[in-house]
Amino acid sequence: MDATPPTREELCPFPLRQSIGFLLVRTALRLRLLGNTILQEAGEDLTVDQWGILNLLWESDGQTPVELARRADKDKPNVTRLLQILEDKGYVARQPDPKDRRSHRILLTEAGRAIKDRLLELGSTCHERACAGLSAQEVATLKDLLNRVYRNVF
Amino acid sequence: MDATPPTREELCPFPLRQSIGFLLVRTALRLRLLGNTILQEAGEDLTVDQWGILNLLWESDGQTPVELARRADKDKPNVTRLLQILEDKGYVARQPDPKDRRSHRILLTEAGRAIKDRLLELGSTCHERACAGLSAQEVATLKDLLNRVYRNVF
DNA sequence: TATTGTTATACTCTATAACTATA
DNA sequence: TATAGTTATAGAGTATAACAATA
Repeated sequence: MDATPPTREELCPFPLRQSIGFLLVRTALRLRLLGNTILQEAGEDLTVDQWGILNLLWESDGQTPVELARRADKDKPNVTRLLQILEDKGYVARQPDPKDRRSHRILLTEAGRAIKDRLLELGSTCHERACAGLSAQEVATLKDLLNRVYRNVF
Repeated sequence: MDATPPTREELCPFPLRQSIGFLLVRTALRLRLLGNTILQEAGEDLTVDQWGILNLLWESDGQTPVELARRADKDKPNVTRLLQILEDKGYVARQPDPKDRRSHRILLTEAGRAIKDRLLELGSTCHERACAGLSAQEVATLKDLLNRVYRNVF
């Protein structure tokens, strides 16, 4: 007779806390929270998602909402909402596209350009905090694995 | 004179789409979406977060909300809400703890036990889809790196 | 017909604080 | 004083659908 009680593994052969999904989601949430906390403690009235849109514009000013949505991996309503917030805060302005009257160019204002260096610095702070103790090679490996999983689930 | 126009890297030395935060968050969101889609297409009226709570109970029935919150990495109000949903759906029941009248034990109902095998199978489906093309070693590496980043940002 | 951008709606999860009952 | 659990509130993000204007 086998009177051994079942182990946790036998009771649940797919344990939540060892699953990629759990580890991925909880880390992403904490990292987003850290980013928002860093922004808040620096006195910036911005979320990480708003920061992301500005980041794309610092790299290339004058993109359309559709381009921004594609590069930020967000849907159109989300980008519309974020741009509305950024416009209200005075960091971006909409300019009608003379060639295609459906379309708009999103342009940084002077204020939007002025905060660039400060906010990039906060981004680096967040990155260094998150990747502390990881070698450059390990960071590259993590990025590669995340990209491969992303392509699998896209 | 140097008339070379500035490169994107010079314009924005911290590009969003190469940052760990961006790659992590977008992958986590897509994976969560895939999980919810798999559950929905299988006809299960559950979200991945609700699935996660059930998973913890399949491993060890009769935990308190505080234990579940700690193991699911959620705060108390979140767990209360998820347990309310699961109770409404008939998968769990609350039992007062005779030793500590503040506390409750969360117990699986017959229905909650009955869906275990089916839902674990869906979990495996999601995992295999996400990790397709990754070796067991690579999956282990990804988990290790995620855990190290998590501890950095916790 | 397809695309751009917006609006509306509903849902999930998160964070914070405050409250009760009990220890 | 501290803990267990709940409730309330506010906020962010996502998905879907639908719409008007334009191509």
